[in-house]
Amino acid sequence: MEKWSAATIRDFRKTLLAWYDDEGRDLPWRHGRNPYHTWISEVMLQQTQVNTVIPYYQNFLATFPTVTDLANAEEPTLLKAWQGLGYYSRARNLQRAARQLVDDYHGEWPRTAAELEDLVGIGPYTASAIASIAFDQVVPAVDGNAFRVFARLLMIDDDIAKPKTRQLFTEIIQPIVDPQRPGAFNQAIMDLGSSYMTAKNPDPGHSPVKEFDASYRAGRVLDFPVKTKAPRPKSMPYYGLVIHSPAGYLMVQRGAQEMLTGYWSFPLVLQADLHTENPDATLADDVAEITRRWASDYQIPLDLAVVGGQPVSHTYTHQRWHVKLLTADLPTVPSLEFLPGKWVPAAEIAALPLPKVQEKMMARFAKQQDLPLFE
DNA sequence: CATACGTGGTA
DNA sequence: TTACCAAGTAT
Repeated sequence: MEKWSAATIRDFRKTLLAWYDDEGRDLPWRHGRNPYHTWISEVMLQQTQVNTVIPYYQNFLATFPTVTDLANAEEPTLLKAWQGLGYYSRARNLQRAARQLVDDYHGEWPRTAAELEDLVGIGPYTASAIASIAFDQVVPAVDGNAFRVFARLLMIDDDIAKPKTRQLFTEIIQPIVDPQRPGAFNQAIMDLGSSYMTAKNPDPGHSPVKEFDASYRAGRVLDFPVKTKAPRPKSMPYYGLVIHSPAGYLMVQRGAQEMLTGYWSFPLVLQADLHTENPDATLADDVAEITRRWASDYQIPLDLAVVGGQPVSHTYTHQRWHVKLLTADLPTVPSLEFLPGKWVPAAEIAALPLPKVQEKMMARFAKQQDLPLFE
């Protein structure tokens, strides 16, 4: 691993910031220095690419212009504004933190990374990003870009998948951050990481800091950073129930203890929950069991038919869902006294906050039934 | 510390 | 299709 002298550090800052001033990206959240704007952009950018974020950022600020607007927002409005961005707890945590700011901080922003971390949804990276960009605190914002850039520049071979490694990088980068322009320094590293120093197709030979790049000199750019691979997603067979009555389609809201919390979908039944004692159950067995349960648990009689085609598949970071659609068309409207759902006319479904898998189920159902889409 | 948590893009 | 990547955090 490389060590830089004080002179090298000064030289690096100068080279990096000159490039950033000349070639840094003009992004919507880089206009002005509003901590609310920085905060929203940083949370949206967690595990999400810039091009995806831009339209969401514009719409979000138009919908919730201030911390107070966000604190007072209706949850469905909030979830709808976040629909499609993923990692939906970010949206709910954003509102919780907005309420912390209003209630506990009386709208006065904490200005240091250590204090910002007390806000829910703000971890070490986001706290440092806000503190440096909005309040000029001299701290490194250690995200995936910083890991990748400095792992290569200094040939650091610690595994960045290990939580402990963050501390090492923070200590290494801290003395390199430009004390005059910490926010610009951190954003310059991000721009470097998403241009000349990408994970898969880097162009280190044209990087503005190639003279400082030990991995490039060694011809080993792609050996850094070191990162252990994630396990493959677990396969999860589901049944998706498309239940229609004269009042519309039956929709249920995802609960606080499950993923996609607060979003709406057709009722989903995990195949593994049906026959814990019979791993050899057939499709007919599963349909019979679902019918039995809906009659006894919800007092709703179903005459289920199998919807043709391959199961709807949807992959998450840790799960791969395969959803077989079943449908029932009821002649009258059953009471939902025993089931936490609601009947929604086809044309009104799209107004609900919906996860991607629900959009896929609707598209598949419409196609198989030769229906117009749910709009 | 390891795992849960979404979606879209690329090879 | 599979695998992996993209400005991480909470538990």
